[in-house]
Amino acid sequence: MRYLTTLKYIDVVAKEGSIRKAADRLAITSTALNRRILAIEDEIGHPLFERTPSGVRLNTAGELFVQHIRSQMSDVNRVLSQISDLSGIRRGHVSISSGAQTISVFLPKEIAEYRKKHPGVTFEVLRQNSQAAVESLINHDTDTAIIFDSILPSDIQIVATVTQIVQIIMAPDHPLANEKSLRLQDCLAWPILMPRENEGMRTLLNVGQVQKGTPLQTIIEADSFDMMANYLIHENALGFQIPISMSGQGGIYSHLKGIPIDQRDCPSGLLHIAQLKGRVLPVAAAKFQDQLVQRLNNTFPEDTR
Amino acid sequence: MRYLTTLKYIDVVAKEGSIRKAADRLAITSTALNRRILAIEDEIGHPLFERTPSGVRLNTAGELFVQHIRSQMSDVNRVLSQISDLSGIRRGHVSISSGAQTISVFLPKEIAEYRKKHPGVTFEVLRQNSQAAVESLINHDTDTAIIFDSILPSDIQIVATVTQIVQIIMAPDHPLANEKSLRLQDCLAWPILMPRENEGMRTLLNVGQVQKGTPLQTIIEADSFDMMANYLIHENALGFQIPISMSGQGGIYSHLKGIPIDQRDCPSGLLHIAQLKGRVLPVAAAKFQDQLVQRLNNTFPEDTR
DNA sequence: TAATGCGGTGCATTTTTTGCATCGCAGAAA
DNA sequence: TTTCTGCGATGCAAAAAATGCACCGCATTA
Repeated sequence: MRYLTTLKYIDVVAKEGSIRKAADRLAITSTALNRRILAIEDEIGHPLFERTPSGVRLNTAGELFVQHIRSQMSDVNRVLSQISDLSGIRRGHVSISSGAQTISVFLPKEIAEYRKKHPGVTFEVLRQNSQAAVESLINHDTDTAIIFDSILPSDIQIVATVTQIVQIIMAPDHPLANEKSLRLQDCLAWPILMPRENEGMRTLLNVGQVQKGTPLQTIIEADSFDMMANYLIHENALGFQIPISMSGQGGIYSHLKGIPIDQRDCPSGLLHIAQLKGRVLPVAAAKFQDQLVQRLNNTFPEDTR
Repeated sequence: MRYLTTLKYIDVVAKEGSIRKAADRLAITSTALNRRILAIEDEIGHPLFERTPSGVRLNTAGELFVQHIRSQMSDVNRVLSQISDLSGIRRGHVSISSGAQTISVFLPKEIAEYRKKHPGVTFEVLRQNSQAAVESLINHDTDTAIIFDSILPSDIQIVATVTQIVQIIMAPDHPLANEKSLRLQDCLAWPILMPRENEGMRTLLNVGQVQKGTPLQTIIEADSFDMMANYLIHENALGFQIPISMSGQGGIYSHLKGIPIDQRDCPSGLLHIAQLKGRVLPVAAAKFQDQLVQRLNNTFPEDTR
């Protein structure tokens, strides 16, 4: 959209932190860009950028304005996609923030299913921790997010939530593989693969470890659940995963056994579908989010609701 | 804002229903305007207007786009006023839809009080029936609305509600002036001033009249409550009003006596403060709305909450 | 102290927008 | 029926705006 170019330019300058760099990326001269910015600042009657020797930085007014710009641009896209819909073609683009837990098995299946119905829709998937996911939602970089066990700020709207009991995963011939439920102390004798970083599942596990003082023999810490899962084929170790990651057929998890941890040792986590509060999602994104919500609610029905 | 001119133009064309008329109002040639529209239609890849021999009319895509335009423009204004706020001056503009019941006494007092605190804020008050008020909110023509006893569509958000018992008003020397409460049958002997049109208070009164079959002697129907109030000085007739209209000191109502109708004869009505759902109001409008809500809740506290 | 990289500015050039005259078309009026 | 009026669209020249180039002043860095 032509009339949004100046806004787009400002957004890029804000992100680059320098007019010259932004101009470079936008394939125009820094002069032209600089003057556009001066012009709009003049029009607003208030500077948007703070000039530093090494570039520019948004001031408070700029933050407000850029926030507004991003919301406008994503709203334009929504309207345009609605208008395209009128011509009969269902086109669109869906951008998703996802944690490591769901990105590998759950999401591909859902996206494939959605694209069977609407082949014109394209997808973009970002693997992000919860904090980055929240930022992406706020910046309109992503439309919807799947976030595991985090406290979300008030400008994020939780669309759906399901409970996920942490499972201990292992090779199917593992001595523990036939138990119905496991306590942490059962794991003391085995090497442990532990998720990295202090968030999501790791936090849940820490609660158990600290409370019970159970010194697990962690042999590998990794931020890739797939890596850990593949490792379990080669050594009789134990890993952790949540049910949603195990649900798909095919892939590494179908060769592994998952057994829930006793609730006394490790609290269960909450998996959220979330979006930016007050934002109207583009048709495609809204429909896909609906599908996710329905799938979650059907796969993990809750009695306690 | 320069970059919004095209959008503004489209909005005007949509409202005028003709490019030439719109061009006239915008003080440009129809050619220029026409080409701007063709250009943006081309960019969107879909026409926004239907061409008729007598002008142009929005098609479905156009409706979507214009709706988006209006929301964008009001959002820009909000951001700009927020930015002005940063410079220390509290400026802004508040636009209000009000029914006939509250416009005359209640609103002036509230606006005056608000302007004592923020002299930079300007106001615009539209006297509208509930349907027009809802339309104004949806079109972003007004920020907030005071609506009496109407069922509101789901895209309107009710911010506050108070109950208003309809009162019978009369000159202070009227024979009925010392009653604590009146039934409709007490009024049969007196000439009646009846609010016009089928909405708000009139609907409430109709319920009573129809249910009881009480044939009131209506001598004047008017849509101005002030006119009716002033009439009561000259003839010993009876009129109707709700408490909020009587609450101010000074003015015609302080020379009149108001006595509530018995609830068995006439249901009490609901007075709503409402805004467009999901809309973030400009600072000034939001603050003024807050003041209204607080005033209502303090003046008419409800036990049944 | 020289060099580098930043945002800002004067001026010529290019691109875009505007206005004028005019066309074709479809209802309204004669 | 024909004429007339008012509508949106278009070719072309003039006006306005945006751009690119060369260059300035300034602060940080090597």
